[in-house]
Amino acid sequence: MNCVSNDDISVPEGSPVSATMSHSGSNEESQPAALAKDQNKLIHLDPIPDFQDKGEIKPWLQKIYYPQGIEIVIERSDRLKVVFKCKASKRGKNSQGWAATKSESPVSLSKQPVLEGSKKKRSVSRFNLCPFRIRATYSLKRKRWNIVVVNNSHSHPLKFDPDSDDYKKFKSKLREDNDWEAIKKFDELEYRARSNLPIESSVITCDCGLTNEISSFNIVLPSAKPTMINKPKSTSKLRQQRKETFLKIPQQHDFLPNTTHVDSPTVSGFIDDLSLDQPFAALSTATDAFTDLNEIDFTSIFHKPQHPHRQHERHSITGTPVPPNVFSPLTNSTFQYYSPTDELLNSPAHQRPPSVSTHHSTQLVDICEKQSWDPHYNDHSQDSLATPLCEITNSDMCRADTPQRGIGDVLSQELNAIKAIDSDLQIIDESMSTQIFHRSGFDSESPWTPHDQLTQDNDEDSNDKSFWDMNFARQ
Amino acid sequence: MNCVSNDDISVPEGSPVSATMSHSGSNEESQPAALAKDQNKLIHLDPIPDFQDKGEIKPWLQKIYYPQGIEIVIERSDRLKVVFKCKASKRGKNSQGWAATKSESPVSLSKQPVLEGSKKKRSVSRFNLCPFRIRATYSLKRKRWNIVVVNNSHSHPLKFDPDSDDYKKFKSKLREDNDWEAIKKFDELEYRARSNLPIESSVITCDCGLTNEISSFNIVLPSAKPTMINKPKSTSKLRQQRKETFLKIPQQHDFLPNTTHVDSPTVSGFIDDLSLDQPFAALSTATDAFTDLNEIDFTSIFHKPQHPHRQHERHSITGTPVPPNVFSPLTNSTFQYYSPTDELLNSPAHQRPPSVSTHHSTQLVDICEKQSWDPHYNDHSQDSLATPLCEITNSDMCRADTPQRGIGDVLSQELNAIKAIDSDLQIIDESMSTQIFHRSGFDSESPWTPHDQLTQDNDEDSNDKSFWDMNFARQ
DNA sequence: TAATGGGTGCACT
DNA sequence: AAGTGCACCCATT
Ligand SMILES: [Zn+2]
Ligand SMILES: [Zn+2]
Repeated sequence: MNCVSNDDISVPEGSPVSATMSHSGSNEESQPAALAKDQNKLIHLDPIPDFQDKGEIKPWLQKIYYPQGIEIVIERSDRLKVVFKCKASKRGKNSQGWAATKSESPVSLSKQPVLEGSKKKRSVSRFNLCPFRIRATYSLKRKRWNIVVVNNSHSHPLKFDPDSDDYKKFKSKLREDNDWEAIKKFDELEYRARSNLPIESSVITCDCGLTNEISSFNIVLPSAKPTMINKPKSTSKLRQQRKETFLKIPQQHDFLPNTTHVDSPTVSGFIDDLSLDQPFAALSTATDAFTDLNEIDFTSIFHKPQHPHRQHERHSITGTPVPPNVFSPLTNSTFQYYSPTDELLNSPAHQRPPSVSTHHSTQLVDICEKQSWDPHYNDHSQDSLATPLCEITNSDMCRADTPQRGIGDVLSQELNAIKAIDSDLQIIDESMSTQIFHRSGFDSESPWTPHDQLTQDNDEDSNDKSFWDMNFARQ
Repeated sequence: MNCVSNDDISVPEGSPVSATMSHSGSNEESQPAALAKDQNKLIHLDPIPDFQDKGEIKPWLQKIYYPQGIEIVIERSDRLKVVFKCKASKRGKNSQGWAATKSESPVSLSKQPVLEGSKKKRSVSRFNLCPFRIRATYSLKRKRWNIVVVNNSHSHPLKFDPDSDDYKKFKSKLREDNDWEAIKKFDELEYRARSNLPIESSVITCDCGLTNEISSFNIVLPSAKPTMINKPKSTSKLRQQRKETFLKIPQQHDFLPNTTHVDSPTVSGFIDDLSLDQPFAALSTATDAFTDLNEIDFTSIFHKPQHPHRQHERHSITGTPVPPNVFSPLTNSTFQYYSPTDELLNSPAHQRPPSVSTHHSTQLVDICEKQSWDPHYNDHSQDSLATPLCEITNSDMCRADTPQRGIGDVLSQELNAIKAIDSDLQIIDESMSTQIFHRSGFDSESPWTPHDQLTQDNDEDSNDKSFWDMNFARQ
């Protein structure tokens, strides 16, 4: 199936993937193969600017991930790739999150008592164990940077900390770059965070034109959890919901994380550090409980698509430009597909109006916010089990319990079919990877900044039609 | 006892340290406390130049350690400290040592099979597990850099690789600095290495004036191994031997490592990474056997002391200036003492002629060379068990078997007595640390470079006699 | 404070 | 693809 051209992509049902899912939720870490199915989720993908320099990538990602409460750092880089991960939390005592964060290592290293004096050479705090990765790779062929979210799950609560040093640097860079649009957005975000206003999910548009195809995939790849599995079964149904929510979203906020809880259900996969087995296993119980409730029904995940347009800003429905963003993962599948770039833009999918997603389930939203998005979280309860972040499980983190792998193989089979249809769609066998699409041939800067410089208005003022505009912008 | 003023320091015998040693060699990793005793050794200490810049330290240490077959890298540094360790061997496939080295990780990670998919975030190759550390710390009070060898043992064979990139950089820097003396020495070393000539230990003098005191300590702190324990019991006896060997040393070679095998006997201590327990345990048997035979009788370790003098070059007894160097560790004790700087120089010890050390035991030397110093090692057998480096154990490495700690406490008690006598002598409770002495108040460059500048000819055409010319030029 | 220990961001290899 | 050299940090005493 061609993910770009087919709206009602039915890849999932009856596919090997489905079979895989059937027993994915049952065992914890005992069944590597079984759990592997639960590891991945899909995330929304963004059109990737044609970065002219490696250094442009991080700021672009930061614009996307800061609002999600994720502070990224570079794990490794070279001329051909940059791997990002969550910043290891090691808050200074002066930061407001100090009391909460400093309890991390002791909490996370529950196994330490078992092995006295155990020390790993690197990566000690549990924050550092987070499997979440974003991989940017430069294609010499395409002469473009491509970005893939390798594992869209987290072993820790997500929070936006407007006081973090890195964020301050990021913010000051925005000023340097005169990226007023982004500055406004983040000012708003900061305000909300500092005011303890819940950072509700809002529409974060994407002009990649592939949003609904991706959501189709989500449907196809249900999570192991019953809650996840039930809801979205048909693409069309999903799309319906999206549209419903779509209309109201803009009214809510201009600037918000697309997804409150990026974590996936049973998730975990990808933590391949042996030494972590024990700690994770120890926490699996609480986590599982948490995960179940924390599952975001993916029918509500993809909210607000817009017409994709080639080079620039997505505009929120409310008339305010919406920053591009990555959506949260929905299923535990492992796969990656690759943006066909220009060819893709011409696919039928682009003609159809994209569905919009937002949190339509208030219940789920609440949980999510409590979990990782409620700004209050930053102030008091973070990382404190006494003041449970998650009221349901009393767990302070949404962690991946069992490191597992293997679903990639299953998915790759499924996806190979797709590949056959659209040669530009590349499936990466690598386990648990999802991808942010990019479109090639455009020299747009960061998606947040329209390539013709933005004024500082939030409304639509992009001059040429971008992919997103053409396909999804409703107006 | 004052280590500086007393030649025949008798600190050791009958001390808690001795008691400690009694059972140190018995258990492997099961008894942390017991094994702790075997962990450390002493090393010879050098006068430390008054580094004006942090960056001067590494080259200085490289001059000392390259000849010992140790390639150091910075593990961590900041304005107040620099921690060096052995470079993790990850030979490029193009380097001659490739075939041998690439087997490292599999060999070392014997536990991996146990835990499938286990990966540590950092430090994977066994080379990276080496406990050897050199710590340079800047004292704000003294306004000087002090250098301490924290654990003078290695988990791998030592070899000098004249083809390593780092060495080449080091060498080119010597040229930049017009450090002809050092260049000559290293040219000689390279020649020997490439010619597969054994790099025999030669006299590397030290003008710190504390050399014999240190050797006294060695005597005092026998290793857990019987071979170690028996030999050196009295300082005077040791000194005798040193003098004997001293006279012949110069004749042997021009440029050589003071000690062929820096490894210590039962050694190990200091590897505090839990995940390493298994692999090490697995290898402990072979290692122990090896260690026993590989023990260098410390009566032969400290060969060639000299009269300590304040500012400059140490001159070998033969009349040639000898570069300062670090001697190999002898016992498994953990302690550190601190250079009293100027005060120390005035201690009685400085009046006595230092003893000279060299390998007087050919048997031991042979083993050592086979183990870590024979240049042939570089060419074929390195890291290959098939061509055992150590003919005795067929082990390719002298590794620390069991990570342990605790001896420091015992030793500190012992050393506190010393401290009481000489307030400048600082004992560090930290386990397994030895120290390189420094003298304060002098702006000497690297010890290898005579303070009056050398010219650049390798043969003797330097205007002023260089160390090398005076001592080793054969013609 | 000075000293000392360690985590980890990130690019080089 | 990842190990790891190195330095900018932070923590503790
Ligand atoms: Zn994370
Ligand atoms: Zn070493």
